Order: sequence, then structure tokens, then C-alpha cells
Amino acid sequence: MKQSIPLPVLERLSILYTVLERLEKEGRTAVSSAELGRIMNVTPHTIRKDINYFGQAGSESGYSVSTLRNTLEKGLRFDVSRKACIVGLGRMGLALMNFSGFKDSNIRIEAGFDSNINRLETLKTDIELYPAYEIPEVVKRKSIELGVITVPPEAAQQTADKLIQGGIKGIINFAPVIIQCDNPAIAIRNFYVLEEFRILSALIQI
Amino acid sequence: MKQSIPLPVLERLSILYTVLERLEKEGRTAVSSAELGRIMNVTPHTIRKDINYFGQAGSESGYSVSTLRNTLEKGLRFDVSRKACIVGLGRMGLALMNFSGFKDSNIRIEAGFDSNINRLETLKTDIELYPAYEIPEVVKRKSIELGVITVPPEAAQQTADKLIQGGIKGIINFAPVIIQCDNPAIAIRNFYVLEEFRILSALIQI
DNA sequence: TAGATTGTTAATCGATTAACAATC
DNA sequence: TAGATTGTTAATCGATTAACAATC
Repeated sequence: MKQSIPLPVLERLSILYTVLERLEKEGRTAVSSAELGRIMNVTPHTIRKDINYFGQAGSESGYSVSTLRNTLEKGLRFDVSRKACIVGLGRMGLALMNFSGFKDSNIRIEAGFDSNINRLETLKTDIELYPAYEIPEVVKRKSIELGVITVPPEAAQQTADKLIQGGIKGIINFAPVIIQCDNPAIAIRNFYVLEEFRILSALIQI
Repeated sequence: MKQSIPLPVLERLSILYTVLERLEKEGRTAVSSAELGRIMNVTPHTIRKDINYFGQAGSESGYSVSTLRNTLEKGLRFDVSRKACIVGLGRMGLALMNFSGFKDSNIRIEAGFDSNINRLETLKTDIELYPAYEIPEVVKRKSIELGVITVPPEAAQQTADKLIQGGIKGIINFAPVIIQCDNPAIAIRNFYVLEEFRILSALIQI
């Protein structure tokens, strides 16, 4: 039930979960695969196939919004709270640190790191801040599972190394660098800002 | 040669381009598909197959770094300069507006928009700022092709509508919302911050 | 009941990996 | 030459779409 879920499916299910959260907040109780498909811009087949990775979850009158949300929450373990940290407290790092979407999620930002100690002193935040060299120790001590890399490209690999040293389990990397990591159990997600613009640039030429 | 390139290939080629830029800066002149594969964590076959969407580009002694970079630049039109704008000047919007990676790229941030006029007045930047209701007019007048959405979720769809009204060609959406757009020629890329954490959360449970 | 909808198997489609001839 | 490497076709793998029986 775990790694058996293909990545594209996991990505869609994760978005589906957010959609269901919204529908629930709006007071909707039932929803069909057809409607979910329209909302998510995929075919109803895909919706049903994706959902069925968790076994039967609907009835002949569609899906119950709350039941389905619950099935996904349990199945994908979104009910488990995860500690995260952010390395590199430039504008992007700070933007993520203050991201309001974490509020009613199970992601807890437990620490921020920066190599510039002066910067650490001037920042005002409730989150504990540490110099970058303390990454392995702090990650280990606080059992932080997820790390975000928002440092300049030159520092990205060594930042990853320190996180891994501390026993990090997953990384979101914003630096325009391909992180090398020989431990396949560590999950890495990349977001390359400039690449996104370039991809659009290539896509839009009619 | 255009939409014939599958999206996964385009995404890899775009990263490959960045890798080649770095190699070129480091003074490297030649590189093999095997080495590029190691750097990018893909098989050499994939590297060669991807590159061959542009026809023959290497020789029996590997690829010339500068020639290959040039081939990709021409093929993917990275040599064309694109105007972009950012809607929603919160922390994330400002972080992107000041992103240093645009410096020696062909992406030009030409305008920033926010619905809060007071905020526009307090921001210090060289980039022209406008109230959100002027989006369609400004986008059209300045021929802005790419738009970034960093507004709260409630405002995301209407922001997209205004950008589209102005004739935008591509959108990068950071709001946790699935943008509805019936024009298939408009490319949309999404980055869902919380989703990324959730996907990691699901991936790391051994 | 009739219509709508799911779950699941089969068919299609597409992407990745493998294999290998050609070449310097 | 021998070794290394590409380009390209073929084989495999995986994901999406289609079809349809089962069910309320």
C-alpha cells in the first residue's frame, strides 16, 4: 500500500485531498468521479483508478466527501505530524517559513538555519534559529524529518549533506542544483524556479 | 519540433541546459552521455534519446558542451527574451521578484501587481507596480507573456482570468487552487507548497 | 425500474530502457 | 587498432484511457 503507489498517482491524490478539504469546508457531502475529474482536469477514469489504490471507497451514488478525505488521510498518512526545517533564510526561505498554509496542516516548521550569524540575530520569528553548522546536531536532536533547501547554488550540496548527516528523511530543494544522494530511502523533490519559466517559454511558442 | 517534444523530455532538457551552463562556466569543453547521466541521475540512454529530439548533436567522442548548449538554446527557444509579471506581492511574490537567477537569463520581470494599493506605495523596487485591476490593460500594453500567481487561494482564479484577458501565454501558479482555463494554448505550471510536503510525508514512511 | 455511478479488467498509448551497428 | 561513444531501432515497462458488469 506504500511505495506501491506510483508517483504520478501520489501527486494527484495529494491534490485531490486538498480539493476534498475545500469541498468539505463548503459543506458538500457527496461528489462523483465525474465532478472531481472536471475540477482536477483529468478523466473520471483516472480519479476512480487513483482512489482504488485504497480499495473500495465509493458507492453507486458517488463518494462521500468526508469519508473519502478520511480514507486518503489514513492511506497517505497525512494524519501523522511531521517536523520540518528550512535552511537558507533569504527571501525565499523566509517566505516559506511564514507560509500560512502550514497553519492547519500537520507540517511543523521547527527550525531555521542560516550560515550568516548576523542575519539570525536580526530576524524576528517565533521559530528557533541556528547557524548552519549546527544542522546535523539539531536535526538529530529534534527528530526533524523534512528539510527545505533555499540556499545559494554553491551551498546546496553541502547543505543536503548536513541534513542527511542529521538523519533527514525528505528534502525539498529550491537551489538550481541536482542534489546527489546515494541513499534511495531519502526522498527529494526539486523546484527549479528559472526552469519553470524556461519550460513555459518552450511550451508557449505556437 | 515544438509540441512534438513530450513534457518529461522538455523538463529534463531544461535542467540539462542549466547543467551545461555550469559545465561551460567551469571550463569544460566535452562531456559524455554517461557523465551527464550521472550528474542528472538518469540513464545515459535517456540523455541520448532526449538530445536526439534535435537530431544529431554529438560525435563518437561525446558532446561538445558549448555546441550542445547552443543546440538546446536554439531548439527550445531559450534565446528568446520573455516578459513576465508577478501578481500578489506578499513574501512569496517579492521573493520571486527579487530572485537573482533571472539576472543572466532571458526572463524579464516587467511588472508587479497587488490588490492592496497601500502596499504598492510602501514597496521599494525598480520594477513597475500596478493595482490588480489594471492587469488586463498592462499585460496587453506591455506584451507580457508569462504571469506568476502568488495571491491567496480565493483570488487565484480571478487573477488567472485577468491575466488571460490580457493575453497571457503561460502561468506559474503558486496558489493551492486548480486553475480553470478553457484555452489549451495557455500553458499552466503549478507549484503547490503544502502538497510537496505532503508528498514527501507519504514517500518517507518506510 | 431506469439512470447514474463505481470498481475492475482489458486495450491503448507513451515513455524508458536495452541492444547494437556505425564511427572516430 | 581497440576502446569508447553516439544514434536509432526494438523491447520492456508503466500509466492512462476505454469498456462494461455490478449495484443502488
